[in-house]
Amino acid sequence: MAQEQIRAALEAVAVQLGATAPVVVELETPRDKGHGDLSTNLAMQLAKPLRSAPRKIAEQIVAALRLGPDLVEAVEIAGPGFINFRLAPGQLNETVRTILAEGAEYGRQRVAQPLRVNVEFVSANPTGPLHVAHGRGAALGDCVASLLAWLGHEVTREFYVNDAGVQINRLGESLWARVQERAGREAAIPEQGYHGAYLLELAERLVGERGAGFADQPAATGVTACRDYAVAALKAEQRADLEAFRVRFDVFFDESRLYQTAPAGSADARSPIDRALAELEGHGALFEEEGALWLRTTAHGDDKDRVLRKSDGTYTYFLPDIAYHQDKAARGFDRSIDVWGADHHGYVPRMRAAMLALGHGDAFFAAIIVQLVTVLRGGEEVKMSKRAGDFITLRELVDEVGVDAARYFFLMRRSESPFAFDVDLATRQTDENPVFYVQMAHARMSGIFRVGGVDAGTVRAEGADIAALPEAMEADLVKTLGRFPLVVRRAAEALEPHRVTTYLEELARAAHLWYHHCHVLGEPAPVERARLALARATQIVLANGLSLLGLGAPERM
RNA sequence: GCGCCAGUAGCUCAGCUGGAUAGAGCGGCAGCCUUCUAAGCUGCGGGUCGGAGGUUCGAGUCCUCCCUGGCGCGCCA
Repeated sequence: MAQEQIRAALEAVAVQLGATAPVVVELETPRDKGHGDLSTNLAMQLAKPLRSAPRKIAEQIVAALRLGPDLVEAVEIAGPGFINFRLAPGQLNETVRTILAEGAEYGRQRVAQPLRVNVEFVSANPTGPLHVAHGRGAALGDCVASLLAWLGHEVTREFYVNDAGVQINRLGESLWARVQERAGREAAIPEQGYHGAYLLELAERLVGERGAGFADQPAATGVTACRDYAVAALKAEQRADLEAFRVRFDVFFDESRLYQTAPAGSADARSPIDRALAELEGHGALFEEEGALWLRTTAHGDDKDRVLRKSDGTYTYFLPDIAYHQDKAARGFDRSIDVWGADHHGYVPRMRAAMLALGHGDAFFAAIIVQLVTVLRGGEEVKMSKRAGDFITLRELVDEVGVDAARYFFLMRRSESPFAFDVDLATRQTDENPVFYVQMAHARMSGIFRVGGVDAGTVRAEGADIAALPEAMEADLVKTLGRFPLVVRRAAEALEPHRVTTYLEELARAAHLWYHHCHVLGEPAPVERARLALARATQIVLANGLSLLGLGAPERM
């Protein structure tokens, strides 16, 4: 790629001028087309270390640069010391040739050091159906995982199941209460229990399967049976909903595993919890006070130290969480990226502190915080209350707007921004709806091949002179296409899928513009040939971008 | 009271990890269909980047303080 060649040349010249060896050359595409195709602020960066004026350094750099005329057409110094490069027209052909040659692989790359990355997301308690906020986390986690995979990292999608603890018992008690109600007895849903209508349905099913006598057993065994039944049923339902949302997990990790010891004869029979405690002890991170066992998280930036084992001898939820992350490290992951809801953001500092206390590097743990989702229908916010079991489920949303629109909408905003999901907009089949706008651009490219009777897969760049095409917007389109790999890389590094949707909308705009002004079929042979190649390249990049987001690329709409 | 996130055009939001004259969509106004999808395209208006200081060649972006909104601050999960 032209960019890498220029970067390498600049690095060499910088060292030659006396810059200390590892020079990081920033090369960006300027906003203003008048500033060329690529631009670097290198001279300004070197002004201080070299104790010289930026423009003077820029002149020295330009004088020493040796770039072939087939690569760069012009080099200019501008403003306070920018060096602007205008690429040779032949580079347009090079870009299209690369896209057509790589096809569905275009945009995928191979980082120098691939890592094993665990992306943990959704991780909803099996105490109810998934709701819209889970959908946002699901789309986001899935796409972050895809982005990292596109860079060449080895990615595992993981769902942590809180199948132990107080909430699960309350679920069992809640279902048992519904079963009792059904049998005509007085029964109350426990304090902080689950009131949703879905437990009524579960009670119906449970009694149907086990017989009317089920309600007559002692409460102790009844609650246990209800608990196991509800957890199994809700887990299955959640997985089915995710599957319908095109999210597939590699691993469902049960919290209960953390309490289990290894089979006799294992090298280390301790449970993950006990092992984590021992490791924290080994790092000198624990202390006892007032009968409780504490982790000194303040040593790593937390506000206050945190209790791991209460004075009554039971563990806080924090310890299994630490053990879980330690288990990820033990399974060989270099990074753990956790997608959490906004209501958990307060736990980020303590988890980071725990990981640092265990000797992990700063890069091991990262949390992506997903802000709240509200739903707009008819311009009005739909009221939701999780406590009352009154909320819009992911399933309902997907049924209403479709998988493509739901995924796209969840991905198109930065995760830290609160998001109002406008279901009317998502179902609208007009240009106001960005997902239709982008998919339509792909359908239009496909339409050219369909109408022309051309098999898109057979289009080749060889002999197609894109650089000779008459309209300026054609070169702009190619340059936009050429930015795709960089967009993927930046989005992956920042863990921000919305950069891809923003880019796709920009690309779609360029594609619609071009489609409208530049006719393909029936043009003079050289023009038709070049434009078929350009349409094919555009179709490929749109399809790759949509596929990265987990969306379909329709041939017609 | 403390912490985290947000505050950019009438509305919804981008802004490439500090770059050049802050962008897009929608809405508003004015245009464009014998041509591969008008589900589209073109043009015009529209801004004290919440406020005040600071850092430097250069700040929407980094630091400090303040204002507004959301979320969170337990030996609960």
